[in-house]
Amino acid sequence: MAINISDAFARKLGAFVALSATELDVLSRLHRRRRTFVAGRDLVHQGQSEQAAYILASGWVCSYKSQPDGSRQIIDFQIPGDFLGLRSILLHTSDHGIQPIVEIEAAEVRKQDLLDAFAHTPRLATAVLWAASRDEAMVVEHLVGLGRRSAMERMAHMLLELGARLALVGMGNKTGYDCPLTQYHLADALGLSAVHVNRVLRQLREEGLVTFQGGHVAFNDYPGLVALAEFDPTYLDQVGPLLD
Amino acid sequence: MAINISDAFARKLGAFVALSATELDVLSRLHRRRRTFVAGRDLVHQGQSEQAAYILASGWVCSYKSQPDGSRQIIDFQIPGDFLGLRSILLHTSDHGIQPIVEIEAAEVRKQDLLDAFAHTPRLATAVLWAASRDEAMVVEHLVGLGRRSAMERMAHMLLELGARLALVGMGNKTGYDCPLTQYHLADALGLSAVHVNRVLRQLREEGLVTFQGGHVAFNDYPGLVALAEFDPTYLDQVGPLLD
DNA sequence: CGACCTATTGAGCATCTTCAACATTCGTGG
DNA sequence: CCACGAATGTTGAAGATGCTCAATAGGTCG
Repeated sequence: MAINISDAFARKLGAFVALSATELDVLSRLHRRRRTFVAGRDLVHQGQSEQAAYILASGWVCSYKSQPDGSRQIIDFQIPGDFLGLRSILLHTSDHGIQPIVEIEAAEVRKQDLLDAFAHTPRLATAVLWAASRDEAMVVEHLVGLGRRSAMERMAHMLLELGARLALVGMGNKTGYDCPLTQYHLADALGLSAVHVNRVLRQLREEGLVTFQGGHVAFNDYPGLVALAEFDPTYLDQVGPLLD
Repeated sequence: MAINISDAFARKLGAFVALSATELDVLSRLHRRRRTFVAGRDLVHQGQSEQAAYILASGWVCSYKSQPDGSRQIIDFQIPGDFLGLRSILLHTSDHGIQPIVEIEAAEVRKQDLLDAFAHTPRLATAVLWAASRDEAMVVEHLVGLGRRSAMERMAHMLLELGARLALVGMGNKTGYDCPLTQYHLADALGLSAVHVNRVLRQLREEGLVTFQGGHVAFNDYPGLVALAEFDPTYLDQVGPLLD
């Protein structure tokens, strides 16, 4: 049961850092305070003071920042195994909102429990900080995409990155994955209009590269897509932290 | 002398966290390994393994990521008092390059020295981590700009943000600041062509908002510029970490 | 059924890019 | 001290990319 929930997180960390039985145990104990959240209602509100962080067990979530003019920019999507709100546990306010895209299950992690876990199993602390740095690298890569890639390239890159991340937790492979995002989500993430997202998706489909339909992404020509996006997964694959 | 070098860094941290004499002393000791770097030659290379980090004492620096097609995207600019390469000290590779824009002075910080300083003065560790989180918040804000703001708004926002950051270390105020950036730097940071940067700057000048000329930024209508950019410096001004 | 959310497509338009030419500044060597 | 070249800044014109507005269709859920 607990094993089931902690699966994705442990699997992700374990892909880069060998975790001992003790560490896995501490990890699973962090998952006890399990909760369910409905789609659309924010977990963390922009500007709010927040003590708790979460480990996402199932479902998808997005972090976003709302603009005064009403538009919003999605910073990143989070998938099972991802840590939510780590920064707002270290600091004490959140500069962005966190919203479930579908109904999700997440384990609430109290600030004190996390700090205790870190104190007792330093390797775990290093692993989590490594994961946080990887998240930051993804944000940077996203920024590069918005600044220097065309709409087609951005879309291809995003679909590939999500695929690579999902593959790490056993929820996808090079043929495709299930994806609950709407075209509006993609638009808000990629800095495009929803209309243009639709056209881009059509073109990618007509060129036989990817199909995004009915909640499923199907890679029809994986190498072709990688070439179009100039997708270099180095920033995801980085070796784990030095664990002397 | 050491006081002089550590000035900007201590001043920045001190603006948010009250530092004791002991902490200031530890801080100044971190600045001993002072070095000079010429403009244009990278301090840290993209993809390189790097042990050392730096505290920038004078001059400007940019972090950037090069694309396979030759274009580059500047992630952020660093100014005196900023920490360089903190992530590459925690992990062990850098996913981006760091390049001096002018000749700079920086204090090299060895991994071990930093960890020692953190161990002896935890408040200092918290303060530095707070600074790192603030940097991340700036990257996020930059991402939002690229995704959801027009060229004019982006430019206005960037010039205002730099002004606010410089003011924190006593190098600028609401009337303006000295700025060594070329229009190419701005283009690479804002995701625009250099040509368009030139037009945008002209328009901002003609509308009496800012003047960017001869290495100097002059705010001609600060409130007007803030309104245009919808500049909300909350993400820079955040209160310091909880230092219980 | 009706309301609402999501997806789709067309037409016209704004923003920003590219290409090209030219001006200006600045450092360097003659 | 001047001449030259390189880097930076400036401007015009043409074109591409992506946006807005608008209309329509399918799907889901109460």
